[in-house]
Amino acid sequence: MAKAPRFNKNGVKKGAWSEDEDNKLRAYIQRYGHWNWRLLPQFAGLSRSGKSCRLRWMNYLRPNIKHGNFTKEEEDIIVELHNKLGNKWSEMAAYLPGRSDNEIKNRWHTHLKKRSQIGQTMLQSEHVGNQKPNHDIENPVENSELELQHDLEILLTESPLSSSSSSLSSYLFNGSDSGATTQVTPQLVDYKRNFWTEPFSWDIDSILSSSDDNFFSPSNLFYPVCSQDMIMDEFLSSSLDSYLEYNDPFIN
DNA sequence: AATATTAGCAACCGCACTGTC
DNA sequence: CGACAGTGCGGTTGCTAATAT
Repeated sequence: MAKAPRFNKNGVKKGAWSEDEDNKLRAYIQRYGHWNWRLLPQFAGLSRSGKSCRLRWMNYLRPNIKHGNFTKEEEDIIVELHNKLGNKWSEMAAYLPGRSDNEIKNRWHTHLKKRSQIGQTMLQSEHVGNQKPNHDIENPVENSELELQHDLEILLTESPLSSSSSSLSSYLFNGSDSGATTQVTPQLVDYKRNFWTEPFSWDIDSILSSSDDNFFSPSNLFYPVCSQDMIMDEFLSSSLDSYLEYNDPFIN
């Protein structure tokens, strides 16, 4: 499916990534982070452009990334978000943890665009049912957030999996599972703004010095709740595995 | 069975934005 | 303030697998 591997005149490899290249990139970033994408390939021992490395990491190798098998809820959210945001794939990705902007974009073009067009046609022939809350007209940005939340809540509540979905909705917007309030909290806003753009690295010093036992809890990074011990285990096993299995990228 | 067409998706490309000097 | 480098985003390409003829 991917493009066939080839080299350009500068000796930079293009096309599909091999397993060995994936391993090198993953091992390097897990050990050192991505401090400079342009220089990273040299240090990681890869004949790739920094851009290509970044794309591969963001779309495929990043921890917690999901592939394929979009759920009905995810597809509904994408359709709803597209109605609100247009082709803002990266913003949409912020609402779907584990999904890359590229994957959402592909899903839209291959599956959901047609479905949405059909839905729009049907909607035009019936009166709008769920009236939106009357938000502050002076604050269009906040209104947009609130309307989006409202639409998602309706959408998720009507879903066959509504119990878990509404929890997700309230979790997204309140940072908790209570679902009692409808206020957009800073967690979501910060999460939306920073999740994909902040450099990822296993900052072991921060993990060790943190007094928060749920260092990667949703209130911090919106990662699944897990303890320091779990993080340490994951870090140590992945680093050790990478080191032993793929060897040191500096040596190779 | 062979060929043509379509669907799905990984990866590339070009542009825009931001920060630094 | 302008030039440059680094990064991110959205559109597009091209390869492969699945399906149709």
